[in-house]
Amino acid sequence: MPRSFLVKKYFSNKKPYHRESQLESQTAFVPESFPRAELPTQNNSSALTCYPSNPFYMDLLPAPISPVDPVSLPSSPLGPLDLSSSPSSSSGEEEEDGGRSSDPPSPDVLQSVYYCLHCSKSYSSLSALSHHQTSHKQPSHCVPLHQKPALPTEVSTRPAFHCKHCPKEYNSLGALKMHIRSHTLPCVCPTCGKAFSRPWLLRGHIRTHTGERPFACQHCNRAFADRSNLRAHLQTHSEVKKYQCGSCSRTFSRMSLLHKHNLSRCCPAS
DNA sequence: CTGGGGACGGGGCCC
DNA sequence: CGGGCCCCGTCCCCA
Repeated sequence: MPRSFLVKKYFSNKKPYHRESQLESQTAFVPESFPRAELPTQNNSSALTCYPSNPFYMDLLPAPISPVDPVSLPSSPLGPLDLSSSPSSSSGEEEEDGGRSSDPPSPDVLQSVYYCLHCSKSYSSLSALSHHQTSHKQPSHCVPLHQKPALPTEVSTRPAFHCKHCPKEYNSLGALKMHIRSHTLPCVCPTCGKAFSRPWLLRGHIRTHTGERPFACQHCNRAFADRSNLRAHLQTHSEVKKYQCGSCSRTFSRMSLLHKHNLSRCCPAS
């Protein structure tokens, strides 16, 4: 049984889904060009075997950080103190760059005073500063005084890691690595040769071959191979469904149905 | 045309 | 840091 099924909140302010770019990456890398002659065969008992094509991982070097251009930064009169306005600010990831963006210390500043970019407090030791930082619940934003930026707005919010295969940018190496898997598609189905970015995607795909349906509906006899599909199915049991038309208050089990509804007769503007 | 199922992808979080 | 998992979402197809 699923452990934490449908327990989270439903909010739909996520970023729009860019299907086109996905299709682009898919068609660029997949199955048609897969060397089927070299596919693992039945004697390979592991259906989940992945075949990493690691040369792409050589591309994971972080992009060089150019000097911060304050003009390109989001204008924030409050500077780094404005924590509430941008909870997902990527400035916390700046420690990823390992100080790449820091200037060499000025020779006339020999003392090590550590400065918090959030609240401007200064500390004589890094440990004291670290302790202080816990109050901000943010990774290290604080720099020694000799690296103190001239303007508080110079906290970089730029992603530092660029994908070599597409224009996407990420502010952590892990996120970039995860993304690059969608280009390299290292997990290959031994049955049909279709390639996937992650092992659990392959696992789900393999269920389409085996017919396994581990996600059962508790309201009816249906079962599903995919948890998302069960979630959508459960909406059909609900009287008030998740997606509601703004005009006629009709509810739908799926966003796509609501879109269709909007595109048809009802409330074309909503 | 509408509702629903199937298949799949991405980001985020946790371990 | 990487793997596994979860949730959210889309597109396609069919009844």
